[in-house]
Amino acid sequence: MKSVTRSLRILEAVAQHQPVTVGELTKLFGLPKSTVQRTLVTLNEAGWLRANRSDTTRWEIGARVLAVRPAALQGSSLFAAAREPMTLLRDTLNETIHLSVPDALQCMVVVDRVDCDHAVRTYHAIGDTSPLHATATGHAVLAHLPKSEVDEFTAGTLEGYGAETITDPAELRAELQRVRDRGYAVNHNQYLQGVCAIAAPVLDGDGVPLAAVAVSLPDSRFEPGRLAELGRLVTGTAAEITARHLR
Amino acid sequence: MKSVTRSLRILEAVAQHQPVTVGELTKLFGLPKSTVQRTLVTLNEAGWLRANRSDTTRWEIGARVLAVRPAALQGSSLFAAAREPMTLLRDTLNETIHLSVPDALQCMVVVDRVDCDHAVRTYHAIGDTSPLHATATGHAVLAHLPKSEVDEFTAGTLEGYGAETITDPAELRAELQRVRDRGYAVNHNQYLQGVCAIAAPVLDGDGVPLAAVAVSLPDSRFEPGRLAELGRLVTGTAAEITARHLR
DNA sequence: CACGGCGTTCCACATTCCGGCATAAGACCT
DNA sequence: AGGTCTTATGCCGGAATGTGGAACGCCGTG
Repeated sequence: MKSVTRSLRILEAVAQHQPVTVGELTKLFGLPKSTVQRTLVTLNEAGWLRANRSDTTRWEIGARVLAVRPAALQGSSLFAAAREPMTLLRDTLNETIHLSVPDALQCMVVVDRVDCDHAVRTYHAIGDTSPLHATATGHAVLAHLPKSEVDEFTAGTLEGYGAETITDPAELRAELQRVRDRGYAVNHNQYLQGVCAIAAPVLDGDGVPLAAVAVSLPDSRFEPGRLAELGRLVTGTAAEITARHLR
Repeated sequence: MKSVTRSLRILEAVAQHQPVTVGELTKLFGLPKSTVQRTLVTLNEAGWLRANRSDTTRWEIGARVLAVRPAALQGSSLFAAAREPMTLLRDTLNETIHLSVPDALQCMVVVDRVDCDHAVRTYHAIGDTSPLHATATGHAVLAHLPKSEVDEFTAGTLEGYGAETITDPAELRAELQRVRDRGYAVNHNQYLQGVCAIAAPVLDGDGVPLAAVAVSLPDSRFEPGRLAELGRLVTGTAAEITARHLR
């Protein structure tokens, strides 16, 4: 359904660039003005957009988006299962713990967070997105997907964010094998500089990855000698969430 | 754009009934199975839905909504304009302050909240919805809409939630006139029992209501003698937000 | 005053989506 | 086990639906 897909794309673009005009969106997508215009009007009538008439008509996201809440926020089984183990892990390490889920193989989205109380700490807001190929949570998820889906993913370009980012598909596949072998993924400066993260996947009954838990901390507090210990703890937490989720 | 409108309807239905099956949705909409199925697959590919395979395929809202959510809040100029005046009002009264916007004349949606520090307090999460005809914020908005839109709204049934709910269109119109006269709306047990709220509208340059600010407090702390004072403060806060928003 | 940029509207064409039908796979009762 | 009901998924011809080029009207500018 072409028009539906495009409408949602436009909706997301409005969210990113609001308040935005028709012209800006046509340039962004390279679509005819009339098509974009019609889409905006339709989304507006449906209540998902708001027209903001000051000088020229600018479009903003409507309140409807807030009313449609993902299962993650409504106490879905996964969310509920994760809260306690995450808090426990935070108490053990006093480092920030994140729960992220894959979004249609395009990015990881942070759905929950338990903070540490250090003055210096990493910060990712709930709803923040990050690339699959350059984060620990992304690797944890990719490592447990069937080969065909990983191939499909690596078919696209792997953007680089720094010297450490893995941009070569073959190298990524090798890294994913290491992740499977030791049970957890490690990210050091692949995406955000100065941040280190260790992540393990939460799987459903069939072994399909649903999410990943990660401990993330500033470079300055990361002791390489403790990596195995951290990995064991994170893997244990992920296993506990998986177990609670299945019941 | 029929298919787009329908897709969004289905998306909203999934949000309300998740996790839901294709069959349940076809019954809900009276549409052919194949149509609903195709729509679900498309929304899934776009990342707005997730398939949850346990016994039968059940559908849930996907993580994509989380990525768009922050934009719905922070992006709007209204949000920024409201934060400080709301905090000021909370400091003055030490009661919880809410900012709500109308969603396509169907409900009010809470977009921001500043908490008081009483042990006993009212609680509405960001994203919570409530009926227009049974809340102070709803009345504040309705009172400043053109007569034609109010008529359109009252054409539907006004559901009752308790003895105090106004379910008669004529009575509602009279109440809206009182709201206009004194500048603020009052709600006492019309929707949620034991809760009292006083609200005033935020208008745009043309007098169209964009939102409403409300102070809401438990019955036990509401002193009828202070109503005029509370009303004056809430109205003042709304006026301040309106002024800041216009600049 | 003419011009250019912008948002909005119109309309004929053909692409896209609709929805009936058929198949397949479980689930549940007998 | 066998049979029946419900549910999920795939297919395909026809027609409604969405497409996008072009024209319109509005405003600020040179």
